[in-house]
Amino acid sequence: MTSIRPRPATITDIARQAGVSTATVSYVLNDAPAGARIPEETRARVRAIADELGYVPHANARSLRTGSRDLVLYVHFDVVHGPLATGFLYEFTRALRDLGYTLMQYGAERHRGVKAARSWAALRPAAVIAGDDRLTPAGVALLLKAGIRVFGMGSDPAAAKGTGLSTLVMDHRAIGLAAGRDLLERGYRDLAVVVPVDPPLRVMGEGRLEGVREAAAEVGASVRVHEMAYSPGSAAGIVAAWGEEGLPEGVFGYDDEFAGLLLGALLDAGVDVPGRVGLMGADDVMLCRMLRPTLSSVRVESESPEEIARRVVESITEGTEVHLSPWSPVPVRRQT
Amino acid sequence: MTSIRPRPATITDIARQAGVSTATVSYVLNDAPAGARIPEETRARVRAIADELGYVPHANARSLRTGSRDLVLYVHFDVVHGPLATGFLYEFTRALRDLGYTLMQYGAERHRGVKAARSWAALRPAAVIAGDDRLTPAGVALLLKAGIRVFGMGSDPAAAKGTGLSTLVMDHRAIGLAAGRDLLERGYRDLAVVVPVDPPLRVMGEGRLEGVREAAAEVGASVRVHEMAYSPGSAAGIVAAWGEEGLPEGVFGYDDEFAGLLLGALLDAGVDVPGRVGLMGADDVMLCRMLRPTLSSVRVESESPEEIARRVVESITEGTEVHLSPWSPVPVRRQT
DNA sequence: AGGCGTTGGTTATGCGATTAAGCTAGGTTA
DNA sequence: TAACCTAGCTTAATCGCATAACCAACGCCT
Repeated sequence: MTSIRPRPATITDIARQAGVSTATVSYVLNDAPAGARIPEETRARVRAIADELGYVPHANARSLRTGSRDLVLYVHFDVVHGPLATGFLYEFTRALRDLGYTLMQYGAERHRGVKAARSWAALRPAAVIAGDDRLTPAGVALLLKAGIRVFGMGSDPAAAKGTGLSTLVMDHRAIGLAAGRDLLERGYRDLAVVVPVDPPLRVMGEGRLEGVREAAAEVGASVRVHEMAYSPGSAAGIVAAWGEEGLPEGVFGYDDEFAGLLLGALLDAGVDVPGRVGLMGADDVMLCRMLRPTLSSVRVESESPEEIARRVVESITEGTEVHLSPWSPVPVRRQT
Repeated sequence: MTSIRPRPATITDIARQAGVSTATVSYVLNDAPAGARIPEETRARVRAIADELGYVPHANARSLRTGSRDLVLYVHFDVVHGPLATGFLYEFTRALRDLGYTLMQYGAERHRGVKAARSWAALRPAAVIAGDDRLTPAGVALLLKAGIRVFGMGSDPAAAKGTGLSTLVMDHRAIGLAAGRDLLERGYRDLAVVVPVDPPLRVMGEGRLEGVREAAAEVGASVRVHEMAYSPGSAAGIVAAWGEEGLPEGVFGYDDEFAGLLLGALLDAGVDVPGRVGLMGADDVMLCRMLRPTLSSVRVESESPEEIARRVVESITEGTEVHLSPWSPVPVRRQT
């Protein structure tokens, strides 16, 4: 238990011990073609020493020398991810890795705009994927100027077109549309939609609302809107309001969790679900299958993460702007 | 829309444009004390050019030169995190940042043991925090040899003591103990405990089971054990088995999600919960408050993330082994 | 004997930054 | 007038690694 802090071994250490130059060590350890002219005997000796010292190449030093960038930075929303997003992220990480890139997640950034952009740019990633709540035009410009591709999650692809900002978004309007149509098919004409108050979620909620409105317009149904916080109390408040103004026939609860809270509040109020009120969530997480009565949902299926990774990498290598929206909504009816 | 891939500006670029040496630029941009001898006029010129070029220092180059390491690597379990873990991670990230460290999350590592350790070590982090399912003694040894502190999540602190491996664990035995005692206080003497089959979860499940057994032994109650997958079908299977062998009085469902699935299956089978069977989860996530009937739970409260960050940093700077178990269980009874 | 090819390496350079140690021109002091 | 400051820089080394270019020694051929 020596108290001297160990320093990682370097090729210089290996070279010294093996009695060769650092160049030779580098050639051997990288199986470099030029190193074909190093006899097996020397190679073995170098490798043995590297092994003994526990040598691991210094990724930063290497990429500084070669100028290569293989880091993709994923900056978390300031919102706790659902299992859907987390699962996608895992597979996406794997897919990127197979293409030679390393995806790192960076959470809870305190800054936004130029300040945040500077802290990301310091890491010299090949690309940054961040929520649009973290991005400002000036921040995006800074990153692009440094040759870093930027993907906005939640940014409007139409608005981004031509600015250099790429997008990787979920089409919330389409989700709302699918949910709305499903409720309308069940015969409901008096709909209610919940929109989260929490800022990062609100934007998505408004997109989903827009989709429901579009569906309702097709058949001339009405849509009420309620703001809701992610808490049982807020759900109870909305149900209480419905007590005053009359219950809606069909409710789209933004996602499964908000819908789940509404379900609890409805049951507490003695409302028959789905007999009196049909309730629909979105994301189709395991949660839906726990609730009794069950919850209908809109499952969001994503294109293969491999395909998305491929297109992101293409954008990096070509330096081009791409707009990806790899999720498509599939209604899952569990209520009759 | 030039198609030339832009390269980030360097201090050399700035120096050239400002007509000074790179040393001067470095002094100016770092407000170095030795740079006190650079007149405001020159400083302003350098800063203006840096700004115009969108200069951002190259973190890797800097840390290569200074030898400093400020990266803390958090390697995800191969399991989707619950909101509890995610929320903790956010605050922990912030706290570490305030202490000058950057926490990066790295997910879906395909390797384990030495192979994984090598890929982490290449990044020259100050510390690695990883699930014990990713760590082997050889891998830990490699990291320690490179001066990288290693924190095992889930590793047994008693076994780790003296090996150099630090631990950051949840005391699952204590959670089981709290759950068991709560159920026993309600008068139940015939208990059932669910253990997840999924390998990373199984270990935690067994720890929780041990705690329940300890509580049961105190009063001479019986404990049945059931393996369960995270699926409605598996839950239904267990409830069906109870149909054969008789219902238990109290059930500890490992966590809220497994307990939620069990609740659904019990209701489907027409079992009165909590009248006939008392059910308890753990983690006290929002889910508990959606379910009807409600679920009792064991909330796991963590010490302030700031305090944990402080102790992790202390371990890094001192090079010492620490054992942290900053979560304590608090039963939350929602069933009567 | 001189030229050539091959083997088995070495030397030198640079990636972007930091930083200790100089160096020069002008002014001040003895 | 020589010695000494001081301001305002610059030079050069270095971190760990990759890689193009070079070179010494040897054997072989002509």
